[in-house]
Amino acid sequence: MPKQAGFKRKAQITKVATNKFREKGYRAVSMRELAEHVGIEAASFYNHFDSKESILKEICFRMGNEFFNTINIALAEEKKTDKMLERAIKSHINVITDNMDASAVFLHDWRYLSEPYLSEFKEMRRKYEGIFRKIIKEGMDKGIFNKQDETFTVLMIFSSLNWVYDWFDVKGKFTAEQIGTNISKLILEGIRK
Amino acid sequence: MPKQAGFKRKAQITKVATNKFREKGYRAVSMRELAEHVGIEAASFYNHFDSKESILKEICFRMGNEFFNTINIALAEEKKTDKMLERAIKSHINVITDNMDASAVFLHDWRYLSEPYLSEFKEMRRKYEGIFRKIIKEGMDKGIFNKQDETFTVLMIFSSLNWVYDWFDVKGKFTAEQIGTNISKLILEGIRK
DNA sequence: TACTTTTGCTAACAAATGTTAGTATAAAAA
DNA sequence: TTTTTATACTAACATTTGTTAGCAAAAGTA
Repeated sequence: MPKQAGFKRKAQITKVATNKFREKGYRAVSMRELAEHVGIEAASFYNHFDSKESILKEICFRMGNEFFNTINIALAEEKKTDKMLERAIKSHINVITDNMDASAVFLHDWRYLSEPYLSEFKEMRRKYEGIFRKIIKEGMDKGIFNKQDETFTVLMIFSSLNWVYDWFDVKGKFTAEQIGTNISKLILEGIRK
Repeated sequence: MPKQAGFKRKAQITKVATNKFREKGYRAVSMRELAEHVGIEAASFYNHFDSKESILKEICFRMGNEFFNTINIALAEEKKTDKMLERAIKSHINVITDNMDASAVFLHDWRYLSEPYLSEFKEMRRKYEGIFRKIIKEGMDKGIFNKQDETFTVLMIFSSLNWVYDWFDVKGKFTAEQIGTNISKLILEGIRK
């Protein structure tokens, strides 16, 4: 079958791959399995992507950009430190809940990238974490957050955010907005009354 | 080479496998690669294990038991709800920091178990989470914890605990004990002053 | 000592892997 | 219309995969 007008094979491949990678893990998904779900032969992928890894690459870096873009918008024009943290947290959670499959791939399968993309990816992530670190540090310096090792606090925050993809249920009782609000509150106030 | 007295091949295999699985992920580690690190041929594994999966099985279920045993000891004779939560958290973190590689495998690679072990594993994990859920619920009922969906709170707590293996550095500036204390405090009190 | 068990080896297997070569045809551009 | 480009196909490739068969020798047991 030849080109079909009005539908983008490449986007479809990325979507299917994202879904399958999330479901089984990058290494456990074969090109032939992917092909079957897309509705083409495995060899036909190579008209759209250089390699299996380049599909992964696209998913990981697209998500990276998504996290950056969203948080930049969220933080613009907000000056109060605690509000900034809240916005950053909500932004992060929104990106995850809006891209559940891709988030899982982003968080798990990046390690199968080869150099130099692996280093590039890590650097990107480091920068993103830096946004949070800066807010936390500012809050501690101003005395509105408890003084603690800031790296520790940032890691702890990411830890609690980065499993959202694992248990957030789109049809469940919470909206992404509520999840964001609740997690922000838990992080800021703790669970003790 | 024949049997060598005084050293346990099976234990060595488990150890090497745990380390490699953690490093690269279960699916990305081949029997031949494992063999090279153990110092035997790939075929020789089958004198000690039925299959590659049975190595994974052993790691996952041994860790499961470890979590249960440790938390049971930690909770014995403690009656105050908030102290119980603190102890549960510290217990969980101690198991992770004492078994960094195995924890990563336990948390990531369990999904490559096949039935019926997959279901058995999930059930085990569900029971373990139930211990935390019960404490949280008790605390909410007594009014010492903020009222919230308890499943949500439990997931959030696990989320922040289960990434410890990813960033805890044995030689770093914090001991496992300090990590436990800090995380407990963050969960209970939040970061805001 | 003689016998059994354990643990290792080499060789090979069938299946699955990512990928390339060569070709055909529909869509797009000229 | 003719030409070019994009996208699909079939067939095959070289590796790598987990695993088995058959055999040898050390360790354990009698």
